[in-house]
Amino acid sequence: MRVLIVEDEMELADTVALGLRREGMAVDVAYDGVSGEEHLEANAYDVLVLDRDLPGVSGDEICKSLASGGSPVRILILTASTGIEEKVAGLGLGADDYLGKPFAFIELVARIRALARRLEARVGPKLIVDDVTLDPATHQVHRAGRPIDLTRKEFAVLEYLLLASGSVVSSEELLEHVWDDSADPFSGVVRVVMSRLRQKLGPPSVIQTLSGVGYRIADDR
Amino acid sequence: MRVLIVEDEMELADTVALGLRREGMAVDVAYDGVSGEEHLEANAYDVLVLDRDLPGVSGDEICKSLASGGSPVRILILTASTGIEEKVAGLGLGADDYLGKPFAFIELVARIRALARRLEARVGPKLIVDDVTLDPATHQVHRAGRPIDLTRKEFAVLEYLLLASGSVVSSEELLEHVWDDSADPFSGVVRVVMSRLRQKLGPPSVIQTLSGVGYRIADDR
DNA sequence: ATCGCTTGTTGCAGGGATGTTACAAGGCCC
DNA sequence: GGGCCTTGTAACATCCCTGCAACAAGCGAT
Repeated sequence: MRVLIVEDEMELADTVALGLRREGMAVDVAYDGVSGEEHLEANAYDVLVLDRDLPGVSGDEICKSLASGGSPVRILILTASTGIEEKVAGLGLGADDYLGKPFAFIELVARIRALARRLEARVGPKLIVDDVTLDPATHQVHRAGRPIDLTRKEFAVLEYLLLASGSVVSSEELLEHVWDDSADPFSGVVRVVMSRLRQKLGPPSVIQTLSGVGYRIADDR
Repeated sequence: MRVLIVEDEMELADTVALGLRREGMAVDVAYDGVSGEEHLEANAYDVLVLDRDLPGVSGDEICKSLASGGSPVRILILTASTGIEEKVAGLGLGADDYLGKPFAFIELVARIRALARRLEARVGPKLIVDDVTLDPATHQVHRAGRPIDLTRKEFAVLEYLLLASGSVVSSEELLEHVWDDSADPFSGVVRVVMSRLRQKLGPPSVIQTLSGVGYRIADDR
C-alpha cells in the first residue's frame, strides 16, 4: 500500500511516516503543499494523509483539485480544528475521512487500512481470460478494465464459455445448459446471442467460431 | 443493516427492536435460543444481539456454533453479569463485543454500528460517490452540497447501494439486507423505494438499473 | 467459380421486468 | 384522539430483453 503524507509539522510527519512504515506501508512525506502536489503527480498513491492547515498551497485546494480531477486517491484529512462544521466542510471538499489532532496512532492506521480496503472493489472469485473478467457474484464483466453491461442470457453464455476454459462448446451444449426446456433447437438463438455478445465485447474478438463444431474462448494470443 | 435480537425478556427485546428500527435498521426478534437459531439459518444478518442467559439453548452455545461454523455474523453479547472475567470469557467464545445490563440505548446503537462498520470495511463518517454524500451517523444525505431528506428505508437502501461501491445489487439482496422477515418477496417495494429515491436525488441519475439483474450506483467518471 | 450449408446481422413483436402514481394502513408525535 | 409522515399494495404505463424470421455473408467442396 502506497501512502503520501503532506504535513508541515516535520516532527509529526516523520513520526507518523515511521509508524506507518513499521506497519508495512510504503510511505512518502512532503512538508508543504507544492511538494505534495509534485509527489501526487509523479506517483500513484492509494491513500493521501493531508494536513488541512498548510503553508503555501492549502490542503483544501489540493483536496478540491484531486476530487475534480477524478483521482482515485483516497484522502484522509488531518486538522487541529475538530468542530463538526469543520468536519462537514472538509468532507464536502471530497475527502473520504477526517481525523482531528491530537489522534491515537492506532486509529490513524485503522482508518488508512479501511480506506485502502474500500478502494478495492468488492471482489469475488472471478473468471479471467486475457483481458476479460467475469464476476459471477456481482454479475459484472470487464474488458480491459472497462465495465460491460450484459443481459442475463448474454452473461450466462459468456460464463459458460469461460468455464469451458478454451475448449469448444457446441450450440447444442449451450442450448442444453444455458436455455431451458422451452428452447427451440432449430432456432438460431445462439447465433443471435453470440452476435450481440461480440458486439458488446468489441474487438479484438474473444469468441472464436469453429465451423460445424462450435464456439470457444480465444486463449492464445 | 439487518439485525437479530435473541433475548428472553420480551419487554426488553421489543423496546430495543423498536429503537433500532427507529434508527433505520431491519430488526427481527427471537425470544429463545431455538427460535434464534432458526432465524440465523433462514436469514443473512449483519449483527446478532445475543442475551447470554437464555432458557433452552444458551447464548454461549449459539455463539460457539456460529464461530466454529465460520459465520460472518458479528455478535454482541448482552448480559447481567458485568465482571471483567465474564467479559473475557464471552469474547473467548467468539463474540465481537460485550455489553452489561443495564446499558444506555445510545451505547448499544453505537456498538452495533461499530460492528457493522467493521463487517463492511467502512470507515469514517461519510460515504461519498460523485456528488452524493451519506453520513450514517447523522442520517444526512447531500447531493451537490444540498441536503436531501430521506426516510429511514430510503436511507438504508441508498446506504446499501453505496457500500456495494458500484457492484450490482439485486432486489432479492436488498430485501434480504434492508428489510426484515415481514417483507413480501413478491411485492414491488424495492421498485417503489427506488422510484422515490431517484425522485429525491434528482438528475443526473445516480442509480442505474440493469434489467433482470439489479441496481447499482453509477460509477462512471 | 458455383453451389450448398453454416454462421452473422438486423428489424420486429410479444411478454416479462421495471417505473410511476394513487391510495390505504399503520406508526409516531403532540 | 387527530394529523402528519412513512411504508407497502395495487393498478397501470413503460421499457427492454428475448427469440423469431428474413436476409446477408462466410466457408468448404466439387
